[in-house]
Amino acid sequence: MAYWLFKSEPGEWSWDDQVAKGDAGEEWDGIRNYQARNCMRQMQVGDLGFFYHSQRQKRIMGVVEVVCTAHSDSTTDDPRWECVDVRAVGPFPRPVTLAQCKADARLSEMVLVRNPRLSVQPVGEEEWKVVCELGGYG
DNA sequence: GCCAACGTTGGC
DNA sequence: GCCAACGTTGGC
Repeated sequence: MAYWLFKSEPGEWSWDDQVAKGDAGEEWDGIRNYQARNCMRQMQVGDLGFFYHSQRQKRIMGVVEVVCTAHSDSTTDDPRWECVDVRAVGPFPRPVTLAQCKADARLSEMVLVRNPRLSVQPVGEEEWKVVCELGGYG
């Protein structure tokens, strides 16, 4: 199983919006970046991801699970773009801020720290554990 | 609101 | 295929 991080502008699609979709989940659509798309193509059902709020909040809100592998993005006719479906699994008791990630030496190689612009990105297993610990999750 | 970083586009 | 120009993103 692999770990990922999904970034969203809370004004467009927030953690609360994701939770409201329940176990059925929702398409992670609108991605127009090859690196991000390639990540989604690698995802398997059951993979877990962090849900990150960009812009003002800049914090990891909780955990989502991949419930459907990559398929065509319903928001475009362009066949290049694909997306997975994800459902909310649970919130972090204490959301983890970008500043916390940057301050933690164990997360210095995290993609979120090194390339915060990539909208869907891989997370290492150790990084996953560290962030869950910081968030009081699990 | 600014600016740096990055990705994409298009001319050559 | 290279590279300059441009647009977008996102942290600050």
